[in-house]
Amino acid sequence: MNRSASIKDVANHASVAVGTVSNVLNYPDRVSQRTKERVLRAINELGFVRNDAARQLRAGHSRTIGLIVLDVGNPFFTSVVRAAEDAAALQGSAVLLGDSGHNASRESNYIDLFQEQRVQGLLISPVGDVTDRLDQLRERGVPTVLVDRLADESKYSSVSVDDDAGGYLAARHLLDTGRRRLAFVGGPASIRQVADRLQGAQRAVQEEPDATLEVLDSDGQTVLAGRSVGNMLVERGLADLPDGIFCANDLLALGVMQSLTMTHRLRIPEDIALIGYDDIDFAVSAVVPLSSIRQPTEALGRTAIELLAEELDSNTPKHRAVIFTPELVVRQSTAPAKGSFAG
Amino acid sequence: MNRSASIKDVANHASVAVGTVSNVLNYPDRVSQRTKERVLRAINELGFVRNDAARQLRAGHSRTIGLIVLDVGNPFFTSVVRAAEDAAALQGSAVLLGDSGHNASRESNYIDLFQEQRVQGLLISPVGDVTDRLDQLRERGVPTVLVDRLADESKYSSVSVDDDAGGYLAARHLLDTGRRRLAFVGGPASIRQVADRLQGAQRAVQEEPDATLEVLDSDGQTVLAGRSVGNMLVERGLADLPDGIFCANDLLALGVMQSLTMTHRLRIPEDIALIGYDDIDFAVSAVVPLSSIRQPTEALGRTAIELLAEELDSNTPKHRAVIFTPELVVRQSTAPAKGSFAG
DNA sequence: CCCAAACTTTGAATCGTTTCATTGTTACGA
DNA sequence: TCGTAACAATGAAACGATTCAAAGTTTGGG
Repeated sequence: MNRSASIKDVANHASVAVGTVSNVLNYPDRVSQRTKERVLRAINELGFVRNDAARQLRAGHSRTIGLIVLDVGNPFFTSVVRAAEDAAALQGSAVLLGDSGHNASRESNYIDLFQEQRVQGLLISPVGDVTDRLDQLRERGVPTVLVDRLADESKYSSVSVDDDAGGYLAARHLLDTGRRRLAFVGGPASIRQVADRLQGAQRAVQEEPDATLEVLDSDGQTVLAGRSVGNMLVERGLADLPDGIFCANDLLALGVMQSLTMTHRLRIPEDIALIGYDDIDFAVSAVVPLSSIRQPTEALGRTAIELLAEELDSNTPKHRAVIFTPELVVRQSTAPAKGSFAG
Repeated sequence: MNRSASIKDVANHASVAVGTVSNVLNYPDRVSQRTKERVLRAINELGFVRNDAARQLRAGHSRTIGLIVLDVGNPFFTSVVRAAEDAAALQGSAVLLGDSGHNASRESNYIDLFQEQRVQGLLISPVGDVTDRLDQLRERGVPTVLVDRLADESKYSSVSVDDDAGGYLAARHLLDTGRRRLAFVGGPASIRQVADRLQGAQRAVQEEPDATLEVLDSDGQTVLAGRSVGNMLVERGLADLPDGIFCANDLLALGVMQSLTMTHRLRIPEDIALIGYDDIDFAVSAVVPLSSIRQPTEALGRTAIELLAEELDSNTPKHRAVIFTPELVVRQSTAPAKGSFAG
């Protein structure tokens, strides 16, 4: 329960001034070898650890960056977080992580907390309408970078992924491997991501005169929802089946796969090709390894930190919106139908 | 880029003393209604936000708790973290989260960081041998609670889950539903959790004179590892199959399920019953919904915070080791074999 | 109208670090 | 030996909040 040693204790113990101890810690070159050794010995003997609160107070700001995500349990964000932490560590900052859980009031609490902590900047995947709060922060010199959301470049920097391009990639791949009767399976079209992926897919299909794209609405984005879409498809009649299915996420795709292969004895990829989105861990270990679209989550996290650093360095209020293109991951579930390879 | 308002600015703006502003914030009852209103108006007009570094410096400690986990991507820890955050919020503390990623040096960095932040206490799932560091922290009045690891009660409090009991539960359930030729599938026996779960299973099997338990080593704890164990089993001969399989985690179980049902056309639960461990999200949406053992992660997180609070309140160095018992979750994969229900 | 008790308000001191103008020391060429 | 440039060390001031003894004000009984 002893109060821990302060820089003053170290100074006394080493018979030097406090300023010298501070110099040993921050500008070792300004201090003579002899003195440095004496001070370091004292630090060790007393087990001195810097008090960050005092540093911060003096500096006027912390060396932390706030990061608020929608759901830490979601592998997409987990990966973004990890990349952001690593990138921040490289430039000597730590990341304070907040999980809003899609809840506007939790989000608001975290903004309050981070503001009290005087974070250098904020990365956020917003839930509610926080533009007022963010504007206010910006006025006080706390820049914000939006994550996984495209922002008005005149106001914020942002990093996001081009879902339209992802949708195009997926559909184009089905077409390239010889499929022509495509289906898109996606949750409520009101979700921007879903709508964009569909739009990209439509763009690809329009490039092939003989190709069609049917849209199947799913009830959510879960394995179970995918399974019921699969069942519905088969019950409708085998003659009427698509030969390539693109699901708006991997969980849906896994559900469709379960339904088609287990319950209905269809073969993937021979009878129907299947591709998902997100490339979750389970995609590779599905019964038939699932092709998917991988989002560059590491690049998102890293770039978000870099954009923030740019804003901190320059004093001109210049923002950038960086948009990443996702990547096609080919696995067995979309292997070419024999003899009809169009590549 | 304006320096943000300080309590002194607020005091000037409201024409009161700084102490009064502080009282408005911390002891509103001590201040008259009129003054309070004036101060609150000033706070609003200036957009004043408390500087936490200054509070902390004065208080001598922060209102944060450090939490270091082995892997935030692991749903087990994600859930523990969330529960800990909620419990901490209730008592007015925030949680600083660190992900060691099973890496001793990252772990050590986080301990350093948290020490500089003067966290009130530390919750940790240790990777390396950190007992020296933790002892040192304790001497300085920073208590530690070990998470998911049983600790010497004379030194630390801890929260953990009884894996032996979990293994017993799983095996007992297979026996109760009429199975007698059991198999245990588990990664390297050097992992404590695996060894304990096996031991519990053996205990259950010994209660039934006519039951046997065979141990199958798996190469890791993944879906793929499970699949190859499944293949191996079948190739060995159908006559020689177990009628109940207990896997040391759900991923293994899902792999075994894939192998048995897809590749070898065996029926679960009719031909073989299957139970996993951890109750991950995927267990419920497997082709055959998977029975499993659920660990009380919320209770772990909440209790860890409570134990820490106990240590902070009392000044006597009294520790407690709380051990939770996991819970059986019955799904279709272990439905009773017809006519042989032993219940 | 006075006095004491209860209630408000004040502002200097404090927490631990960094900064920086000042002072002290050393080395070396003239 | 002196002067000065380069290098080292010093310690008071500042950061912003909280605390608390002291001073100021109000209230109500006598």
